[in-house]
Amino acid sequence: MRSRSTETHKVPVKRATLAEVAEALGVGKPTVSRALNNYPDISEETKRRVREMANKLGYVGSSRARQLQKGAADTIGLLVTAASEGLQSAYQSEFTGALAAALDGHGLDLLLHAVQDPAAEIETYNRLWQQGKVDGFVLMRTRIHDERIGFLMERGVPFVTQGRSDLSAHHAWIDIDSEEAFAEAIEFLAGQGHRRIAMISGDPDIYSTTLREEGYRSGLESAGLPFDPSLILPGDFSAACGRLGLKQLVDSASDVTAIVCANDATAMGAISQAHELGLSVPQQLSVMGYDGVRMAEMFSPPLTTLSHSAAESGERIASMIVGLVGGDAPANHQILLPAQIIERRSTGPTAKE
Amino acid sequence: MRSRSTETHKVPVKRATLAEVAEALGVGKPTVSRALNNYPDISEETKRRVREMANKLGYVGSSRARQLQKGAADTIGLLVTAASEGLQSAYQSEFTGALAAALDGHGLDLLLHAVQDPAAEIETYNRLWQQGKVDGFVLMRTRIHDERIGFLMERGVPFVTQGRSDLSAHHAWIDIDSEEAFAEAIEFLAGQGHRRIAMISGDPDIYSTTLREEGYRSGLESAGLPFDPSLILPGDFSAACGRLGLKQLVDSASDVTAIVCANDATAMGAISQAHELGLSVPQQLSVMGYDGVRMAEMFSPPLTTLSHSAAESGERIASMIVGLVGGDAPANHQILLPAQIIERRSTGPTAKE
DNA sequence: GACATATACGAAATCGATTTCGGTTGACTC
DNA sequence: GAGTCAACCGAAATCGATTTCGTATATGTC
Repeated sequence: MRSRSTETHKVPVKRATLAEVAEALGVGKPTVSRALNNYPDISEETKRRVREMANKLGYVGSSRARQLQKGAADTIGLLVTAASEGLQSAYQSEFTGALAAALDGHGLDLLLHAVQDPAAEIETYNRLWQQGKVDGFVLMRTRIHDERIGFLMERGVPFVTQGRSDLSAHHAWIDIDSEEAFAEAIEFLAGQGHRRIAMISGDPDIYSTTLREEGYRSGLESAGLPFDPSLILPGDFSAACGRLGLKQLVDSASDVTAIVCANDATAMGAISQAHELGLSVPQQLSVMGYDGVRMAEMFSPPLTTLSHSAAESGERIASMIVGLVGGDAPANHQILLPAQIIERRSTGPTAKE
Repeated sequence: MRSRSTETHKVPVKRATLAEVAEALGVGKPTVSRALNNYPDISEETKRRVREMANKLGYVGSSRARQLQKGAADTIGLLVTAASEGLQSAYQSEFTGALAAALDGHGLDLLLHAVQDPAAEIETYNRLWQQGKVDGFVLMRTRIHDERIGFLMERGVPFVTQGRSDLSAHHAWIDIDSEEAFAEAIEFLAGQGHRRIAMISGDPDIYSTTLREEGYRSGLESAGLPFDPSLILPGDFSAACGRLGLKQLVDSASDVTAIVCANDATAMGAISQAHELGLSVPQQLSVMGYDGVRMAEMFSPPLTTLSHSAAESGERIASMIVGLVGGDAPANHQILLPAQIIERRSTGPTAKE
């Protein structure tokens, strides 16, 4: 039981309603509504008066009522899985912030939902949609076979994915050309004289992971270097797997002089482990990341990475989702963005021992 | 005019309505509504039938209609300023994720809004509230004189701040006892033999910054060390200011052997700079952070920091906001949580040169 | 001056769930 | 057998904005 506190903390500031504005002006509700929405069949003079009064009364239409009538929520949903990193990941959170900002530009809000139980994920998408709390979704970390995609497509729910999938021909997506990026990374390292280049990969379920490995392979080829499957270590985009991967590489006494990592977090983990093992970066080992998160620049050594702009992805996705909600065909909204090498100090020619 | 694409991408999956469930069952709408909401004046048998049919029809009530009638949005707003870090900050994003997860546990959703123009911040709070899109707010990064607080208090809007303010006696807040934490940090460092300990502080507008400096000072006192104002360098919670601060410290040829930073990002920046200047951490310089973000563990060297749980803060805030929306007095919801030292490898006894 | 045509606005219906206020039905009492 | 009291359920009002449909003045036409 909570005790009514002595202080009056709940001032009943009733929000002004459209009906009140109408009455104050002596006109009908439809007039106010149409005036505020700038309909052509309302005289300029009336519009002016309505706007004035609305302003004076501090009227801000109830989005609840509007949504009910119009059938739109002006909100986009974004689900993060609490378990697997979620907003823990630097890139994911940079992207989320950028997305929220971009959506704002289109008058949309972002509904962020953290799903605890992975099993309830689909259920949550369904609920949010059925309830009408969102007009569409943005999906992060697309998996190769992503049940979310099929589910949403079946129901005709607007959505755009960050990353492709096996169904990407039929839905809207934005993606970074990570295949090309990794190929370039390898060529870059090869150009610095590295002959044995390992890769600490990402979560194998994620579509992009296969692309990155593909890029690694074709980069090796262009550089005329042999492909050694044992040099691709499994990972999951975490810093922890970076540490582990590096340990394995060292333990196996391989002659690797450079490592490309599936993302910046993994690269940081690898470098951290390298330092602990007494390896200096980049003198004895070059390490490269992917994503270009802010923190990469502040790492020690500052991380060479394949950078792409979270802000741009956010902007693009915002425009896309607006189009989709408006009825556009998903297939018309597919964008592949490039990543570029930002050379900092975690890579360099190997100083032969 | 957009052209109707050839493929039918928009299956008109109409969401089932309460009226449909009622009709399918041959009962009235109120019966369905009350059955689903488990009112006592509906027979068990009827409830069962209703639930069954609702399930069969895949009925999920429209939250729009429900909200309009009940006057609640079941949503909490969180605004981040795109300009000043926002979700860029590791701690902020960890906290945001935790908050979203915790709110979910209470059946609430999180509306994330990125405000671009700081001048429009208050306006956004107002709009979100007036529109009825949210039932309350969570404020991050509380400033000493925070106009948001006054604004929301005046209107009786439920909110809880993460961090205290000059009005914190009258609103709900949760905070980390950073004063105590910094005092302990100093004593910890002093215990390792450090005599000259600097601090790279945070944004001076933030309330917590003054507390941290206060703690630094009192820690010095307990350790019997003199307080030298020139050893407190200004900052803004960024890694960049960590770099800058360290540079200044070195340039001024001070005999500082340890530095406490306002947060982990600043500490990482400082260490990164130290490395560049050829200073080894912790052999020549000990650096300590604050917040205990995940990445701190993966930094090189792994960061000694004052850790507190974003998850716990999130949980607590979620409970608080639920209480407030339910009508609790804000003054009954004020919690101070402790931080604890996590000793890793960025600190240690100085190796005298 | 009668008739068509805009122009500007309003009454009432609508969105979908909840609430209010009764109305049935059946059991139970005396 | 009339009266009382629960237990259950439904018609209609409600939340606040938008839309539909129509009407009342101007304006223009011949």
